[in-house]
Amino acid sequence: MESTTLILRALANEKRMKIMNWIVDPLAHFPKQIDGDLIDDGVCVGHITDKIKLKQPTVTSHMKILEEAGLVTSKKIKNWVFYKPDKKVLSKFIDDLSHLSQ
Amino acid sequence: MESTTLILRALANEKRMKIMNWIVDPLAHFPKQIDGDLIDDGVCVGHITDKIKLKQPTVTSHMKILEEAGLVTSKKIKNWVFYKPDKKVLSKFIDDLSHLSQ
DNA sequence: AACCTATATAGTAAGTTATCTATATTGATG
DNA sequence: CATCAATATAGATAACTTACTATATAGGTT
Repeated sequence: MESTTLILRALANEKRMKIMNWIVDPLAHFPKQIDGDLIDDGVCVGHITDKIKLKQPTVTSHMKILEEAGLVTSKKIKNWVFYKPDKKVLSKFIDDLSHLSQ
Repeated sequence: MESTTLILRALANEKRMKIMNWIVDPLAHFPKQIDGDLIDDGVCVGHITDKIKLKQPTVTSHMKILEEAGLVTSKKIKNWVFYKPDKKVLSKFIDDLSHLSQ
């Protein structure tokens, strides 16, 4: 599938969009973490699960969809997995879309 | 549903994205029409159907999804229906998205 | 009025998505 | 090494999406 379409499908879900909005500004939306820096490493699945009020496997599945679209990257530290946005992918995506309005 | 999500869902389909890309630059993608100006009135369902190679009811359904998302407006002339993009909605949408990459 | 043409609607089948529960895995720690 | 905590995987199900065919409707045109 085309990369823009993959991203659009990933974002075309209110729960995933919420998560993206949260993790692009993690300091504003999540508590400080003991392991894993909110900015440098990202936000752990547990915190996202608490905030979005879905079950953990459901969140894991949403995060995989965001990751497969390239919107986030993940890093494992101990037994946490931290997700953070890939701003480069995001800005290219928005750039690609913008021809529609010109 | 939130308006951004409605738009994302409408665009998260390769066929509809193709159609949008075509109708934002109709002169480049469609033949001149006898009734209905490509720019002022939009592109008729028949021309889109020919180009996308889907059946007419399928195209009508895709166009309704784009219209319900606010991405296009429609105008009936005789027994044609012409669709053209709503550039204002498109640019607001892109604007709303862009905070993700900042 | 009958007919033709463009689009709309109805109904359906196949595929995909979103969510859950139950369980497995992985890695740290007492 | 047994246990606990965090995440992953499997499997089920309900809802939604995409496409089709068949048919209806609406408006010109002969």
